[in-house]
Amino acid sequence: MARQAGANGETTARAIRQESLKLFARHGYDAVSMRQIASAVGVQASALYQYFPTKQQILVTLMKEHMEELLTAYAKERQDGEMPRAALTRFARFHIRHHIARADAVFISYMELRALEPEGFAIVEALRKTYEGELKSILANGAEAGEFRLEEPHVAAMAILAMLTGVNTWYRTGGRLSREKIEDIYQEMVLKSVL
Amino acid sequence: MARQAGANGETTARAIRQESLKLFARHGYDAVSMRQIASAVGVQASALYQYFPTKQQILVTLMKEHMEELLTAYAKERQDGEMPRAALTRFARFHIRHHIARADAVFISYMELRALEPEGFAIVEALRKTYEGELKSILANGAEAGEFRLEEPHVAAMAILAMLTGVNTWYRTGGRLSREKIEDIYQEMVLKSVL
DNA sequence: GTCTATAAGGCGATAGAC
DNA sequence: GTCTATCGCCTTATAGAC
Repeated sequence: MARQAGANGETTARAIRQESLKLFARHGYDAVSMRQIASAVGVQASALYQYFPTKQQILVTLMKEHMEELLTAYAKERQDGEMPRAALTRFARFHIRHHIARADAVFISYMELRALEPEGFAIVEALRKTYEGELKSILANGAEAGEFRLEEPHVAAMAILAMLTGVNTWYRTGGRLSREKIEDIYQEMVLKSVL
Repeated sequence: MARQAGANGETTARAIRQESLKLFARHGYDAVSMRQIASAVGVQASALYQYFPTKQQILVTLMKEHMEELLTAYAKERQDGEMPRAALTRFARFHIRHHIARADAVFISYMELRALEPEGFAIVEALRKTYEGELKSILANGAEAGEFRLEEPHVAAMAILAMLTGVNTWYRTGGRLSREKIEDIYQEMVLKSVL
């Protein structure tokens, strides 16, 4: 997939993001070399350094943008003032829908946390905690209102997030079950688990 | 941690397993070199090849032994003829208890599947499917007996396993909640999710 | 914006001494 | 059972030409 003669920087920059995402997801950050990324993009390895100062910075950028997109998308989805059950149902369906559409980015964001150097880790971790906080506040509100039966909102939130995100370990596009059916099943299990 | 003068092969073999487990869990298989493992054990890199023919074989051995230990432990735990709710409760408590006591091995077994070459992958995958099958059959029996309300035993099994295994992402020994309390919370959420 | 060439060093694995 | 020394290759990153 060699670059076109008239290729410009913007095209190359986007290609680097795209191919790195695919390669990191498939082989892992440490197993992928700058030469492999360059080859997938269609340039020499040295050309990558026009766009990212280090390999680490490619990873940080991918993870940071993934988390920011998640937070932006949920901010649009959320309906303030909704009752706890409706809010939890909406969260579960949103999480499944958003995550199965971004399998590579989700995979990287969970698996490559340990490959982040301290600076990048702090940034990504803060964004992740913000998202977890959205679910925790739904659960705490529901418990306080007597709608949910749970003693530990933090544990319940971690359990629910793990259950929902786990869909990506087995879901494949074009499988037997539709995306909506899968949302139905998970949303129902999540809601029942806290009633 | 240099080897003692009187060290024998058995001691070294065990040390290689132990130190590889810690290093792979902390940094990832690809990020760890044979020299690092050797240094942690207290020998030169070339000495490792007396015990494992390749770095890949160290990984395969660790993952295979982890899965076999899991299946053996569950076979001892299981009570044949138990009612579905009791069996599911027992499974959930067992899974939590077994997994939080083996954080490094569990982490490696989920994160480094992609680092396995086809031969090792097939072995480990078969063991993993056997364990998944134990939970699936509890759920299918419960659904058939009218004790559980679920349409898709496979999806429910994957959702429950993801929820339970997720405990390892936040649990730390000596935290605020006891292991028993955590088992209580997860067991209850799991059971409610399929009622 | 991309190339070729290269620096400086780490990698897995092996040979042969003790 | 472990060592030193080494092979051949790959790595991230940079210098300088076009």
